[in-house]
Amino acid sequence: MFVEIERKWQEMWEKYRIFEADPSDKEKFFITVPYPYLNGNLHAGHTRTFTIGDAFARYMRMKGYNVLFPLGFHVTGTPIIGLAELIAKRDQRTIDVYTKFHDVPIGELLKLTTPEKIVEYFAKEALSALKRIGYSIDWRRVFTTTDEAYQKFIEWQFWRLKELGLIEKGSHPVRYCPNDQNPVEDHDLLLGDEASIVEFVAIKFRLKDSDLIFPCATLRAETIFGVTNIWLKPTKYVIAMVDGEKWVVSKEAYEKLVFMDKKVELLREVDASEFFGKKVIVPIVEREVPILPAEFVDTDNATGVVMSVPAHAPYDYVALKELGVEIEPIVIIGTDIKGIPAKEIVEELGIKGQNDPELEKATKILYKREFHTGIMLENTGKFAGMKVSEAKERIEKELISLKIADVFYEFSEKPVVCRCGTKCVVKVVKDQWFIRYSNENWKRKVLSHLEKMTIIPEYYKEEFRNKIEWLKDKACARRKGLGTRIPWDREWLIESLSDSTIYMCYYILAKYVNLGILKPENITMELLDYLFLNRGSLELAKNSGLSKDVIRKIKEEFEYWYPVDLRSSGKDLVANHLLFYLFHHVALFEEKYLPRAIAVNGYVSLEGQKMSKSKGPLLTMKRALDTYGADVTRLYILHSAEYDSDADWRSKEVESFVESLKRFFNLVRENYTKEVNEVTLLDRWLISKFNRAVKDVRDAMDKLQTRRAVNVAFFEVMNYVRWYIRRGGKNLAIILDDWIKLLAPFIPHICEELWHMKHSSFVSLEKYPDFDPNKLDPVAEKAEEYISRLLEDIKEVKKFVENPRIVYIYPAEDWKFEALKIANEKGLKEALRFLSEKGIAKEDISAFSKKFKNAELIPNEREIIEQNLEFFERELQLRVSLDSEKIPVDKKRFAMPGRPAIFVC
RNA sequence: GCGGGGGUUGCCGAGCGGAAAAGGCGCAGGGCUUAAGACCCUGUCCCGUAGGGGUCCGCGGGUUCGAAUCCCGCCCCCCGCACCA
Repeated sequence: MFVEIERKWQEMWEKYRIFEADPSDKEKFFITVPYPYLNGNLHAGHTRTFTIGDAFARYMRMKGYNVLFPLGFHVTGTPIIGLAELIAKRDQRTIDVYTKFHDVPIGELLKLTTPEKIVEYFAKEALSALKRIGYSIDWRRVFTTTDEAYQKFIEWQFWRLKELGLIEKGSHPVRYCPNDQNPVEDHDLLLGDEASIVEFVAIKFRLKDSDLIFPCATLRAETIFGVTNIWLKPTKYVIAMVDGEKWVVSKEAYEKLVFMDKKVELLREVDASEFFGKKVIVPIVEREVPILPAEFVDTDNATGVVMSVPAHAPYDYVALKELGVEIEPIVIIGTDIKGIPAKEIVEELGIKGQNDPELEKATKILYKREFHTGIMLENTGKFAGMKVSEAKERIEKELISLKIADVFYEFSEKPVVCRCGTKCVVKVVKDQWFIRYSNENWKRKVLSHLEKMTIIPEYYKEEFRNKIEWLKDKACARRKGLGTRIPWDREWLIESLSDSTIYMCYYILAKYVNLGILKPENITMELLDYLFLNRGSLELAKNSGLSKDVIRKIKEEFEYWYPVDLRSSGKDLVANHLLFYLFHHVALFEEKYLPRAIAVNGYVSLEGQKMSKSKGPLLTMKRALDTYGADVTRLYILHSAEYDSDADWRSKEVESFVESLKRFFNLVRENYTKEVNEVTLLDRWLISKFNRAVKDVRDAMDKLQTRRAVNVAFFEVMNYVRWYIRRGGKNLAIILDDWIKLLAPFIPHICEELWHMKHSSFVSLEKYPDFDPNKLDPVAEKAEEYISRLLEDIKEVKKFVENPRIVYIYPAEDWKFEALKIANEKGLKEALRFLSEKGIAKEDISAFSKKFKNAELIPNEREIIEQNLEFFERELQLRVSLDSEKIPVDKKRFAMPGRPAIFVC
């Protein structure tokens, strides 16, 4: 329906370049949304984030700001390469998803066998969709992250971070597939995508009179003081050289150790039974304890060697009891549990043996209790009196720093299996480049800047605070993928979340790059230092080969646009990109260039189902546009949900939006050019109500509440208009200029089309309607409220009369008005005195006192009714009479100001 | 487990100290129409032959003249916990 209109105005906007933004005298507003990643078509999720951004950009533009709204494309990373490989392999699943959900024709799809072709194809598709939905983007600034110029920019950024000491080498644990020889992500996994990496502490117990080490894996290092023995499963173990020590560990543990950044060498297999009864020495405590067999030991969990703390570990307690060995548990933690804690809980739960599944529960309960409320007892040396939660951390640190213990990584859940079918391991990656987000100083600066920012919705500020505190060092280099090489270590590629942190300032460069003024070779360290950091000098920047004039111009442009006033983004980016965005800005830029505001929006599901790029279902932006058109899609998605709450796309609802928009379009078209006659009370009511709506809409938009804004601007105003027409209003045109403008940020094409029926300017550049208190008309509003209330009352009464033909209306007598006034001002008592002095009958006075609280002073009631007799008769299909003679006295008595007596017969 | 958000009338979703509680969707009835659609109106917790009454906002208590809205306890749901865009 609106296809032609939409195309027409998109062409006009482009032709007149109205969204191309350059520095001017006006106040600027720089808004960005995250550039999309091009491993598929844009979908409803992008549609939501981007449409919110666009509506706001348009709103701010109409509020008089010089608005810059740019967009580029993200192609860095592995998924695009992965996709190219899958297509080249003709992977059936991929072909299905991309033909069925991404709407790529099979013929086209099969050609996309290299990353370059994929980027080219999806960039073209994205650009076309983004234009067809009518975003007010300055397209002169588009780029992709593999552009040579962009890579120069990224290299500069990394050099500067390194110079600040924020990039360093380190090692860290990852989930790893030994077969693929690659770290695995959630979507690479067949099983275990819920598993996280847990740090066990492996405490080294030396065998008495030997150099053999038994590394006992535990999550409760503080219980070392209560160790009475250690456990081995009665099965085969191995002896291995680990960093120069002879360790006895399970076979599985040995395989894992190989990946853990240790020098590991297998010496020989050994049977656990060889050790049973022998003694090991508990470190720190220096106590000799025996090695005993236990079936509950899981050789596939950590080292497969376990220390036994029967007083605090239900498993140990039960196993010892079953074994029948005379060992006294050593209580080392005090809580409100009396006696031996493990014993108490085992008995309480009625646990039968070491294979009882309830043991797991018992362990958890006890752990929680002791961790949160426990105090270390006097038999724990210097830790005595300390809270368990604190002691645990201190002991772990101490043991590790004294080399009495090592960290042993293990999955929290098992098994973890790669898509290729191989069991995954925890691998410690060495010599990896890290961004040191854990740097306290850095964090403090980010936190302090956060306090000055606007975060929408505001409770996300707390979320950001927590995430900033929690953020750890991040590996920023990869072996595989598209992207920029680390300039000082070219074997590594900069990871994709790390290269998209401060690119908003690249939009300023991109314009000059696209104009051919700025070439990759011009983008030197000195130039960028000068442009973005106010470092060096114009002279040094000139070494880039650019003229002073050009450099000055770019610099001015940066100074003008920066900082970013609003970054509007999906909530999935809070814990990563948005954090990095803040960190990197804070690290590199001066205070005045730091981000001002962040807004977060929720997801979009499809008929109640989660969307998935790689599995479906998926609604592409293009498909939405083909089916419903740009304005319908925009209006619907803006109205679908507010802030971070998730939206559900339902085609049935969207279809009804099509109808709503048609109705709006026709209504305006039929009334817009009509001449406005003399302004009536009803007209003033419309103006008044509309003015309130304007206030609401602006208020909502200022808080980025697009749902509320659309609700008021479109649906509520529509309801006023309905009532207005029903009431016989003839001058709808009096609000139409403003209504069109009010809706222009949301449905710009239709508004542009309608606007041009009367004007030759672009409504997109018009001034947004302003709230004007002088246009409020309480008298008119009261009158309309009175009419609709009266109408409802009569209808209500009418229901109870068969064959109703006539309604008599009897407005309250004058003395009631006077009495009500007195009651309102001086209280009921005064009013009643006035009435009795006036000689009003007792029954009437009593009726008044009962009813006065829901009465209201409406000016000229009788007149209002008289002037609207026709309206009432038409609506009620009754004759309306003001003849008071026909109304029974007992009904007249209850007539009150604002609520006339009515009698239907 | 930790952190953030949330449970409202058939559904989505406003409201956050005084309304059976905005708006949208759905459903039902009526009008218009040759008819379907669209459009317009009405109803959509229960009761009611006079504009009325009753019961409601996860559960249980409390504060208050008055609570969906404030306080306490409990239950349930969603999201994040990364090296992946």
